[in-house]
Amino acid sequence: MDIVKYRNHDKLLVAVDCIIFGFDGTKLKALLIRRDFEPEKGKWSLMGGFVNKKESVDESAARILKELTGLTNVYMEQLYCFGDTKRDSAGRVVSIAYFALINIEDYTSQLVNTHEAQWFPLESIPKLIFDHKQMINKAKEMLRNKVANHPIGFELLPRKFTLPQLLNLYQAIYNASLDKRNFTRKILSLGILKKLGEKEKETSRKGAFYYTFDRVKYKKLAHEGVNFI
Amino acid sequence: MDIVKYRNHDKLLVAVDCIIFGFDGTKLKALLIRRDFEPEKGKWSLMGGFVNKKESVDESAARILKELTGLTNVYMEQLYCFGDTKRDSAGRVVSIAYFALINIEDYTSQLVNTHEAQWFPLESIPKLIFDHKQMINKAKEMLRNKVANHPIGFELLPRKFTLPQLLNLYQAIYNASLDKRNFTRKILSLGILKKLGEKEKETSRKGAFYYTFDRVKYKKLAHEGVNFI
DNA sequence: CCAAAAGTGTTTCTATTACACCCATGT
DNA sequence: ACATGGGTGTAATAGAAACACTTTTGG
Repeated sequence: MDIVKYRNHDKLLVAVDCIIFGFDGTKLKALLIRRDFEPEKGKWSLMGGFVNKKESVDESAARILKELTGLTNVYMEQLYCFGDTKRDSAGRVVSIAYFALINIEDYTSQLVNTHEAQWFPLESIPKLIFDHKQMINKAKEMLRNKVANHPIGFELLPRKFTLPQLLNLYQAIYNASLDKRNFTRKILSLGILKKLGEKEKETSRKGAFYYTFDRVKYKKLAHEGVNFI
Repeated sequence: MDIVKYRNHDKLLVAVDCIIFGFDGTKLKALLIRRDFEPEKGKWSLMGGFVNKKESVDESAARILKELTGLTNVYMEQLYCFGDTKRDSAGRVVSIAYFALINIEDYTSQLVNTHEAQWFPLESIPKLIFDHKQMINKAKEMLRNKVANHPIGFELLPRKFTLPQLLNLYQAIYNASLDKRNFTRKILSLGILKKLGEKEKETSRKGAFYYTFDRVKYKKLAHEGVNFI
C-alpha cells in the first residue's frame, strides 16, 4: 500500500502506554498492572499495547484504556512520545504515552479483577518496567500544569462531591496545603458549581453539602481555560 | 532482534516534522520547504523525515533540523504526536512534531539555498501538505504557553538585542500589543539582562541600547520557570 | 528645528494572601 | 457536653494595568 518512495525507510513498533489517574478522596493514585507477557512478565507496569496499522494512535489509546477498565468516554490526553532506542529491553519500540482521569469509585471492583490491576498512591509507586516511572512523573507534571488552568480536576471526582473533597484533590495534585476559605471562594466564583440540598455524612457529623457542576459552563471553561489555583 | 511476543504486531513508519520558528525583528516566521519527493512533491511543507531504527526520535529530529539548517545545539522541543491513519496520503505514517527556535539572522542565506527553504510570516502561511498547518497551529499555541513561563523567547533573538526588539518579539508571539513601560520593567526585574554600552542605530536616530543576557541566571530561570508576561 | 523612536514613574485597581471563630451533629 | 469536621468574612499586601511626557540625534 505504501508508495515506492517510502519503502526504503524503517518501520517501527509503536506502542501506547496509559497513565490512569484516580482519586480516592484523600490520595491521588495511578492504576498499574502486572505485565502478562514477556519480557518483564509479572512486573508492575503501565497498561499498554501496540498501535495497529488500521487505527489512529488516539483510537489505540482509547482501545487500550477500555481493555483494562471497560470505560469509554474517559478524559484522556496525549502526554508525550518516548522514543529512545533502548527504552524497551526487547526491541525498538516508540511509545506514545497518554494520561486518563477517571472516577475511581465506580470502577474499582471490576478493575482489580482484570489484569491484576491495582491502584498505587503516587508517593508509593513500585518499581516499574522500562521508562514507565518517567512517564508517570511527566504525567504528574502535566496534570499540575493543566489543572492550574482547566477545570479537569472534576474528571477525577464522582458526579456529586463535596468542597472538602475537591480541596483534598487539589492538595493531592499539588502536594501542598491550600487555604480552605480562599479555595472555596475562588472555586465558587467560577460559577460552575451547583449546590445540592443533600449532604455527605460519612466523614463528619455535621456533613458537607454535595455539589455537582454545570456541564455547560464547565465545557466552556474547560476549553477556554481559567486561572484556577 | 525483536523477541517472539512482539512479532505479531504491526510496524509503522514513524516520521518527524519540524516547525522552525524565527523572528526578523518585527514578525514571527516559520521556515518551510518545497517537498522534494513524492507524493505532494513541490508543495510547501514542514521539514521532515523518517525515524531510523538505530536512532532515537529526538536524535532523528536533531538530524533533520541539521540537514536543513546546518545548525546543531538549537532549542528544540517535542510538540505532539500526530497519529491519524489517513494523515499522510501515501500510507500509514505516524509523525512526531518538534518545534525549534532559531536566530533567523545568522542563518538566512544558507537556509534559503538548501531545499528551496523560505521564511513565511505566521499570518501568511501558504497551503501546506497533510496536517502540517495543524502542526504549526499547535506549535504556535505551545510557544505561547511556554514563553509565558520560560525565558525561551531569547532563543529567537541574536546574542545582543534591544528592548524594543524584545518587545516586538513578545507582541508577535501574542499577536497583541503590550505596554512598553510595564514590559521593560518586568523583564529587567528578572535580573537576567545585561545592558551593553553599545547602541543599535539602524532603526532610530536616538538609538536603542543593546542588551545581552546572563547565561547563568537565564539557565536557572529557564528550568524553574517564571511568570514572564 | 523637526521627525521618529527610546526611555522613564506614579497611581489605580485587582487579585492574592493571611488569618480565627462559630456551626451542626452523632455519640 | 464534647469532639469532629464544615462553613464563613475582612483586612493587608503584592502584582498588574493604565497612562504621557521628555530625550536624543540625523537629516
